[in-house]
Amino acid sequence: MVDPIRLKRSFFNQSTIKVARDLLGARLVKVENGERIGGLIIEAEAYRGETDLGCHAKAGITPRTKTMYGPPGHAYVYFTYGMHWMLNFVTEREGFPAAVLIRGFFPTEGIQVIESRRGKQPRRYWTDGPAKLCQALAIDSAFNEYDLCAPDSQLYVESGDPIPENYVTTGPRVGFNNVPEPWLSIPWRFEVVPDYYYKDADGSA
DNA sequence: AGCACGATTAACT
DNA sequence: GTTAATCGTGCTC
Repeated sequence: MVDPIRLKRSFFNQSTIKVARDLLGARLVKVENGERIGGLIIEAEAYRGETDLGCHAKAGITPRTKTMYGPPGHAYVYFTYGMHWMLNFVTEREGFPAAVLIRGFFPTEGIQVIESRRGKQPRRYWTDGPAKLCQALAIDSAFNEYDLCAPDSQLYVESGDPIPENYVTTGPRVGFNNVPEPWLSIPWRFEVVPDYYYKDADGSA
């Protein structure tokens, strides 16, 4: 276990697919009033370019998508289904729209805060979805375009123990309704096997 | 100005 | 397995 290092902009300025894969096992941290809240990333998806018809950037630059065209290492936060926020990290060079959707993490810090926001559900289900983890971390539009790599950033990612290849599953991105092939099935979803961190069915360990 | 739909979730049958 | 909740976004008229 090496000492954690905050991921730099150069990490996010790589192939979106590689960033999504390598974010598994990394530590997502939000600081609230000096307290660290977060955990280890267990699921992520890559969205890459205007040609990716599953990516919002298929519409080109719009008020919503302009964040993805900005520099890497910033948050892209958007609202959907009339009630849910989604957290993404902008990747690749400025001018090229791409991002990684964070779909789940295993809580390790700020458990009491997370429980106060997600405690109606069993622990196993506190942060196992993209909208759930935004609830747990109280992330909303205020964090759109937020710089994860600024020296004083209160939302960032730290390096973690890498996940061995045999504990990672890949597959199609989820939640699409009207997305054509090959984008519907392209395996740009990465997930750590369910029992890698969670030891009990209810997530208590 | 109006419309269809969504990178989801929780509560039902 | 099915469905309501709930509103910003992007597209069409």
